[in-house]
Amino acid sequence: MPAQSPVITRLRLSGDSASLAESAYLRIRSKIITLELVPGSLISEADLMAQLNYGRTPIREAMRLLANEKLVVVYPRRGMFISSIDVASLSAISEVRGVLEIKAAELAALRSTDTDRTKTRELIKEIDAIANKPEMADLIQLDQRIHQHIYHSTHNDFLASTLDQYYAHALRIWFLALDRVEGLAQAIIEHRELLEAIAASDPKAAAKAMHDHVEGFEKTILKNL
Amino acid sequence: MPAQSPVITRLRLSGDSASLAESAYLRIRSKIITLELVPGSLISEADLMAQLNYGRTPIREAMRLLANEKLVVVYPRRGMFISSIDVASLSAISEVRGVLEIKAAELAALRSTDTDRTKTRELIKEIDAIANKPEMADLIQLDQRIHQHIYHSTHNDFLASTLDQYYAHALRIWFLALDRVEGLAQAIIEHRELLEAIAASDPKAAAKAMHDHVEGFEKTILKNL
DNA sequence: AGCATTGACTTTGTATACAACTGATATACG
DNA sequence: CGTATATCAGTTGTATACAAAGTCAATGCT
Repeated sequence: MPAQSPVITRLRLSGDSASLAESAYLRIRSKIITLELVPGSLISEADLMAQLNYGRTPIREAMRLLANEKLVVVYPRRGMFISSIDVASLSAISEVRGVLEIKAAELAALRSTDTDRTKTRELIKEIDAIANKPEMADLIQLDQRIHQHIYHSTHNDFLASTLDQYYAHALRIWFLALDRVEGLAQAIIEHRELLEAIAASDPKAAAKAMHDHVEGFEKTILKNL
Repeated sequence: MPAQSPVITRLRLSGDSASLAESAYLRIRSKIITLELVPGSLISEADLMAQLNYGRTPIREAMRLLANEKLVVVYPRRGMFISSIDVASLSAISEVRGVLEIKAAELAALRSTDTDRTKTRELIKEIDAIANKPEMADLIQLDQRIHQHIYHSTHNDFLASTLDQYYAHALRIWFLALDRVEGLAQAIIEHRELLEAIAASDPKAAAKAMHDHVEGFEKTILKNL
C-alpha cells in the first residue's frame, strides 16, 4: 500500500513553508486536542501516514515530541496510545498550570509593552463583541488567543512555551467536558477582568483574576467529567 | 568514513536495555550540561555520530528533544548550535523555576509517603556526611539527587518532568559559574532546612526554604557570571 | 483438555540513500 | 574591476529498507 505517490516526491502546493515534521506535529496535536483522536485509543504510525499522507520520519518525530509532552504514550515495539484523561491527570495538570498561569498574569501586567497593551484592549473588545452570540468554537478560539497573548506578554520564552504545553492539555480536557458545560459566559467575564488588570499594569489584580479563572476551570470540569 | 561497524549491527555489551535514541538523548544532554559541548558552539549530526558511534536516527531524535527543551537551537539546513547562556536566559529560567520549585517543596511536604520520608532523612544524613569534605562533583551529584527526590515526592508526574527540564538548565549554569563559586556550604545548609521541613510535613517552611535557595542560587550566579 | 512451541504478523527501532536547501567560492560577463 | 551567476560542498529534511521484538493464534505434544 503506497501511501505516498512514489514519483512526485515534493509538491508544496500551498505556501506552507514549515517542515513536514513540524506540520505533522501541529496537525496530530490538533487532532488529539479536539478528541478526533480519542483518549486511550491505539494509534499506529501507519495509520497516521495514511491519514496525513506523510512519510514515516515526520510522523515519528512528531510522535516523539507528543510523547515528550505526555499527549501520547509509547510502548516500545508494542504500540502508541493517545494519553487518557482522568481526574488524577486533571488535578496534576491544574496544579502546575495554576502557579504558572498566575505568574504569567503577573508578569504580563508588569512587562507588557505598548504594543502588547494595544492588543490586550483589542481582545477586550472582542470579548464584548462575542458575548452576545456565544458560539462554542469561537469561544474556545478566543480563549486560546487570549492565553497565548498573555504568554507572549510575559516576555519570557521559557514560561511561554511551558505554558503552551500545559494549555494544550487543559484545552483537551475542555473539549472532553464540552457538551455538558454551560458556564462559558462566566469564563468570559473572568477573562475581561483579567485583561483589564493586565492593561492597567496591576499585577496583584491580574494574579487574582487568573487564580479565580483556573480554579473555576478545574471545578467546572470536575463537576462535568 | 563508516562511523559504525557495518557487520555487527547490535551488540549491547552492557546491560543497557534502553533504546539508542534514549541513550543518545541522555548522553548528549549530559555533555551539554557539563559544558563538554560548549554553549554557543556549532554541533553537527555527523560529529555526534562519530562521538557516540550511533546511527543518525537516534542522534536526530535526541537532538529534536533537546531542541524542544531549548538546550540546542536548530537552524534548518544550516546547522545546530548548543544554546548559549546569558543573564536574560538565567533570569527567565529562574523566574519559572522559582515558582515551580516552591510548589514542589510544598507538595512534597504535604504528600510524602513514609518511604519518601525515610529517603528524605537519608539524604539529610548524606548532607551531614559530605559537609566536611566538600568535593565539587559529589556536591553537585547530591544536589541533583535531592532535587529529584523532591520532585518525585510531589507525586505529580507533570510537575516532576517539567522541573526536571528546568533543573537541567540550572545545572548547566551552575557548571558555568563553578570555578568561581565558593558558597556551596551555604547551599548545603539551605538544603538541610528544606529537607527537614519536608520530613516534618511543614509546607510553609518548605516553601520558604526553597524560595531562599532558588533566590540564593540566582544571586550567587549573577555575581559570578 | 492443557500447555508449550512455533511461526506469521504487526509494531516500533535503526541505518542509510537520496532530496532540498544554504552559503561560499569560483567563474563568466559587462 | 564589479556584479551576477553557476557550481560545489556541507547541512539538515525525508523516504524507505531492514532489524528486532512483541502479540497471538495455530499446532502438536503430553
